[in-house]
Amino acid sequence: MKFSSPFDSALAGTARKISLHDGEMVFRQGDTPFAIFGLIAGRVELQRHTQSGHRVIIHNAKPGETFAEASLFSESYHCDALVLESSEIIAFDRQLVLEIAARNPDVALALSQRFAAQIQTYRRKIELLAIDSAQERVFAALADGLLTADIKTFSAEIGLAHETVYRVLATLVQQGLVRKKGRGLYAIEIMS
Amino acid sequence: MKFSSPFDSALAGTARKISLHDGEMVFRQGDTPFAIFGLIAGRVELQRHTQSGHRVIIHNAKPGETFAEASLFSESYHCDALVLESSEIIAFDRQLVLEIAARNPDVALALSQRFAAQIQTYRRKIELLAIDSAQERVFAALADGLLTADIKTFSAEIGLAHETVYRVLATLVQQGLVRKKGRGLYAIEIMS
DNA sequence: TCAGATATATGATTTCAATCATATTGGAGA
DNA sequence: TCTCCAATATGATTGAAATCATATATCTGA
Repeated sequence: MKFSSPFDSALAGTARKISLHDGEMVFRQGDTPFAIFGLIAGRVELQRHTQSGHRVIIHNAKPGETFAEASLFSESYHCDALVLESSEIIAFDRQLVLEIAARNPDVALALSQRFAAQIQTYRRKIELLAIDSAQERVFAALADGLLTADIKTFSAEIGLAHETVYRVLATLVQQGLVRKKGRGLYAIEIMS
Repeated sequence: MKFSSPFDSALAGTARKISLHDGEMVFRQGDTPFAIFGLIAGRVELQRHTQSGHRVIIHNAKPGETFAEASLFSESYHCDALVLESSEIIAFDRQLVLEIAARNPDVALALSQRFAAQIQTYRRKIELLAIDSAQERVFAALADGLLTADIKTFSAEIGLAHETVYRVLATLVQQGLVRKKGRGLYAIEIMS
């Protein structure tokens, strides 16, 4: 598994490989940041807990992605990182990354670029969550490729009850807007 | 009005001042990015339009803030920037900023830091939008200091109908959780 | 192969926010 | 000062998603 620049080149020396199993935490909300991460294999869910105990999925990291980069500049991790499938993870030492970035503008700019990309992703997600109609929201989320794990995860990620999502998916299939490719597998029907 | 580093020092040479009136656009979704911006005075709303025509407020820029930094690395602006009160805006030339950042790691890192801060803000917003109960959502949004303009803007920003927000605010006041400080002015009642 | 657990799926009911309607207030401008 | 307009505010109704319930399918591990 390769990560895009600068994670494969300039930061290679800061990397340490860790393996974690289903249910383990890479870090917890509130922990002091010690590293930023790249996921080689498995699945890691980034989640926050509201005061009322409600769980919110911030992001669902898939192989090839990096996560928690923003903690480079913060005093604590702002979410939990929960391993959902046994995962291979690369940890890039926070302090070393900062030092390298401070000496190397290319690295710093590359980091900026990653941040910028993440910002666009979050904006898109905010836009998604603002869609009132469950029907439209599910369809838009499908189009955005957010259904990568199971339906319940998908539901939590887009802020709908899973029963609602099952129902909406059935309706969308019936309307011919979505094709059911198997148990829990749905794909947008290409418009012609 | 000062912006934090690096906007007051290293990037000063890239700046150009523009004045826009209520209703004018700084840029539109889809435009090719030519600058990133700092708001000196006034108010600028960053909004996106969904395919179904629904308007989503991504952010509400207030004096002292910068906006559209993420467009440094993108091919187009991803939202509209609508001026809501006659505003004084500094435009930092995109190409010049990129060139300076490429030579100066401090500038690049400072940009990263801004991005990281924005990411935290968006995460918090996603968490906010995931709160189902209008009551809790309004309260959390108040606590986050999102009620800076009028109630209708506030309502749109947190994804609720303004009637709902007026009602919830009245209830919160009645419950003693929120104090009404005037027409359209509410403050969290400090817990003792 | 079987048992238990969990995801998928759908039915029935409830709840609560959106919507539609209608005042009322306050501010901007003539 | 008066008029107009938009923000604020609240009432009535509707509608859609959440919730609760239950059943089935699939996977895991014993």
